[in-house]
Parts: sequence; structure tokens; C-alpha cells
Amino acid sequence: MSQAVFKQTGQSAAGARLGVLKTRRGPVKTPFFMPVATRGVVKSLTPKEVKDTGAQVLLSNTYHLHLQPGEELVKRLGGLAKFNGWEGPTLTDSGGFQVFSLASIRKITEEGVTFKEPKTGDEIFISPEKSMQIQFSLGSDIIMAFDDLTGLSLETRARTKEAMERTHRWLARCLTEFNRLTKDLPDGQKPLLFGISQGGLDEKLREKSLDFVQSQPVDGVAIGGLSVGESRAELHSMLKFMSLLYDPARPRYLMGVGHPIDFRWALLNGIDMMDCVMPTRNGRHGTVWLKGDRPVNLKSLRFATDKQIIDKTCDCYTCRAGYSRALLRHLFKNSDPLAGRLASIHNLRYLARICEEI
RNA sequence: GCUGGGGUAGUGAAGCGGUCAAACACGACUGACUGUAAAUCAGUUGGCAUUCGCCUUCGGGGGUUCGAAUCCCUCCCCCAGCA
Repeated sequence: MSQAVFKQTGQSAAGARLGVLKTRRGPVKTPFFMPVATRGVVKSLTPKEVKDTGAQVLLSNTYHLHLQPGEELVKRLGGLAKFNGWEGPTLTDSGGFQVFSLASIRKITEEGVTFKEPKTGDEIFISPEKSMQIQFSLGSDIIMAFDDLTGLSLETRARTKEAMERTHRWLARCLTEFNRLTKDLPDGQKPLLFGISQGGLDEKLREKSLDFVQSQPVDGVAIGGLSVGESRAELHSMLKFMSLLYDPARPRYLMGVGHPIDFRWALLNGIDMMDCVMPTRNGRHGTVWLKGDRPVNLKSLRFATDKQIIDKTCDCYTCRAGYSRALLRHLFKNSDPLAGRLASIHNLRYLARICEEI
């Protein structure tokens, strides 16, 4: 762990932490939201469009980029930033989420996880070491530990403790490999490494996991294993519980949360950074947020003759440029990709503004 | 005018005597989406009732049959070829 990666600079009137996270591509202001660029780009958007929403950091994915086009190719092309044109820092997820989302095609052993891609027939093995190597080759600025994430169904719930313990063992291996890979880099050029805590909806496990991760020389602490199907009340209650357990000196990253209501709650409970597919996926599917965290589906018939912009209080490109709800509905109904782009921009700006205004 | 093919729910298109309110696709409407197997997925889509169900439909009319979108007669309309 390099010294003073994170510095708290204050607290918002509402109670959110304000601070600065230092990365090798420069400092970023916390709190911040990371748009998801799984395959290297935020679906359908240019880097400039993403940046103009106020985004500072992008999230990309180890698993997907390893499959296609492969980290060696990305490395040869100069790393992610050169490859995709995003000049700010990029955080890469470790492939851990795919242990959960691709549960039906994967097999976990202590050594690592084997995935059998149904589309390509490829068999992919990812271990903690392998995940570090891939992320390092991709040129990630914030590397995530490879974790074992389990769901909430009865049979997976039984695995919560086991998954947490394995995540801890794997974190140790990640650290060793990370140190090996980065030992020759000067301090300012090292990527950061974040550890991930698990524990499901069990407070004791959560506390134990946070304690363990924070005992390790990681640059940041991530909360994994939430937003996997639990109720809002359960999510909020756990976030409140954990808010008293964080190391004040390190950034806290809540993985996968992006519904504005949960987002605000997290910020008011000590979280500094988040990512989520919701603004972009829902945007592409036609749903945008209105002031008050109210989602509306632009495809709905009731917008057919609506001359208003999405939200007159919004300063995103889509709203400033004056695209009416009626036009957006028309574009959605005709499958014009511009519709999803404009809605994604609006939703990304919506979350960025929460960070700026909370 | 002759010969052949065809007219099915918003559209295209199956069905060719009962299990047909009628496959499937598209369209339409509604909903879902939280570290992206997701520009995706689910439900509804004749009327009424919306729980069993009831009613009216497959170009029009008339037959045959216990029973027809499906067979026969007739009329109307489309398409192709020949006059």
C-alpha cells in the first residue's frame, strides 16, 4: 500500500464524505460514480460523451477483455487508455462478478474458477494470480482482487461463509502476485489494489470480512456481494451497519450499486465510490430518471406527444440540446441507437450530479 | 373472357373436417433491469367476464355434416399466364 492514496477533505452538509483519491492518472474527487465499460467502452458512447457527464473513472472487466480481444493485444496497443481513448483512470473488475453471474457455466476450486463459454466454446481459467496478471496487462489503474461472490438463493446462501473465507485466502494470493508484478514500478506509476469484503447479509460475517480486508495492505476497501437480489431494506440496513466499521484512511467502494435511492443512501453511509450498469443498461432499454429519483419509461405511449425535455432541471447534454420526450420515444420505438445513447447520457449525468450535489 | 393461384385476427403468414379464438413472426401495450451472457428479457394483444367461463370471428351468401377456417354451390375481390 502506497502512502496516502486517499485524503478526506471534508464532509457535505448532508453527511457524505468528500475527498480525493490519488491514482497514477491523476487525482479524482470523491464521491464518484463509475460508468460501466465492460468491454472497454461505455456501450454506444464516446469517451468525450462519458466525460461530459462528469464521470472521472471508468470500470472495465477482466473477464470480458481477457476473452476478447485479450489482454496481450490491449497491452501491445499501449494499454486500455490508449486503446479506448479514455484518458482518465480505469478500474477493472477482477472477473469475480462472473463467478456469480455466470454461475451456470463455471466451476470453483480453491485454485481458481473455470468458465466454459457457451458462445465460443472457450474454456477460461481465472485464478487470483491470473486475474492480477490480466488486469496488470490491461493497464488498469485500480485493480480489484479476485473474489468469490455468491447469491442469496437457498443453496448459494449456504455458501456465504465459505465464499467469504475463500475470498480472504484469495486476497492474500492477489497481494503477493500484485506485488510481484509491480515491484519494479516507481511509486507514482503503480496501479492501486483494492480488496473486496464479502459476507452476504450476515452482520457478523460482514464485520469479520471488513476486519480482515482492512488488516491487509490494500489501497481501498470494496464491499462486494450486495445488490444481488436482496431487498432495499436489507441493503440499506447492511450499509448502515458497516458504516461504523470502515477504516477512515481508505476509500470505500460499494460494488454494483446505482439505483439513485440506494446510491444516496450509500453516500450518506460512508461510501466514496460506486459503479453500476443501471444508468446505461436502463437507458438503452428506455428508462430514465426524473428529479426525485423517479424512473419513467420513455417508450410509454403517454410520451408520444410530450414536447418536454426529459427533465427541465437537468443539465445533461440530452436535456440541454432540447430532445423532447416525444422524439426520444419515437427513436426508441424505431430502435434508433441514438435513443439509448441520449438516455444513457442523461442517466449517467443524473448519478454524477448526485455526487456533486450531495 | 379463359386457365391456374389466392382472400385467415393491426401486418405478414400457418392451419386444410373435431384437440381452433386459431401456430409463428413483426407491430402494439405494459412491466422488469443494481461489480453487463442484457440496444435485453417477461407478460398481454377479437369482445365481455377477467376464477370456472360466455359470446362473435377465418372475403359475402347458401349448403353438406353430430361438428367446417377446413368439403360443395354461388357471388365479390386480388395475382400470374393466355386470349
